Amino acid sequence: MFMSISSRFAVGIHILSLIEFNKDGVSSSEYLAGSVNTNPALIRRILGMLKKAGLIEVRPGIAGSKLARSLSDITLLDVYKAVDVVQDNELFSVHDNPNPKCIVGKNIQDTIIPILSTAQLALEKVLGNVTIEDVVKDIVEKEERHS
Amino acid sequence: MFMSISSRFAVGIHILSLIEFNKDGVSSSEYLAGSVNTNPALIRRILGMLKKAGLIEVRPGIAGSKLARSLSDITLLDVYKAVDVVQDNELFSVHDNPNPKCIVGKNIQDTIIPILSTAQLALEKVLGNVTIEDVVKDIVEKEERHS
DNA sequence: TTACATGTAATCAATATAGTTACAAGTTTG
DNA sequence: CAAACTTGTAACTATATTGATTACATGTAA
Repeated sequence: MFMSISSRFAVGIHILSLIEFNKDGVSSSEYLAGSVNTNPALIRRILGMLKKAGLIEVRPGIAGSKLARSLSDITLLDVYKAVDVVQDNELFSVHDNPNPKCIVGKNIQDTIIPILSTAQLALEKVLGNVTIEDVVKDIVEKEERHS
Repeated sequence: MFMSISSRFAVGIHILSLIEFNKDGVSSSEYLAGSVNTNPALIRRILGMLKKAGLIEVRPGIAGSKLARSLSDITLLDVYKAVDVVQDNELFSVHDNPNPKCIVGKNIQDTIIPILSTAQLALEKVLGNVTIEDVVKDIVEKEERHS
């Protein structure tokens, strides 16, 4: 019915959390793919994005990824920006070329773009207030509750 | 680079504002399309959604649409929901079938879905606080400033 | 040098968007 | 009534993104 924000974001969170849980082991792309349940190449693409954003350390030929920052210093907003799911100020698309001869057509973009931007920023602010540490702690809690 | 929220939303806002500005005239789909700068059939599809949501009144065969509520009683959230750009709780997609044998795979969905939902609701709250009346007033202001 | 891992390009099926054509059904007017 | 016009929709197209997958070059280590 509509196209939502790419699951690369959710997968990115999954990957970072799992690297933490497996910090004493080797988190190869194949290992991570096994938990996410997808293809190692897809995982490597996302790892590349996380690396480029400075969230993890990976090196060609060397198996495994490590977090490049402390858990509490990686927010979901960092991940969201890293995996390129949404561009700044472009979550909403606005029709272009409205008729400039019409008062509405002439002004609609300038009127709604700041509003849509505010909405997007509100969303991003929520993501900025949650860290991977919070996610990891919640997973631990849920796991304890189920056992 | 990525797929953003459909411009149906922006077009819906445009349409409702224009119906207001043209309240003494006849806002046919052709007239509205001229301002949005697109096809009348596309406009009629969106008008159908706005009608179904109770935001406007249109009748087969009779030219023109009218607002079904007062300006200050139509929020951008109403429009956003009317034109079906995003489903409840599904702005973000989450990968399915993560591996249940892994502590992260087993719990990741339950952990992040509420967070993503909170972010989506924060966005929607902003939209709920802006009415078509605000948009219309802002257009009038901008127009006066430019003349 | 063999085995294995990462990095990345290329391809594919499925699906959403925006635009468009076409036409049935309803309404008004001449 | 008939002509002209409008809405309501279905169907189709081109374009673009997603997620998955294959393939392979490059890098590392036993």
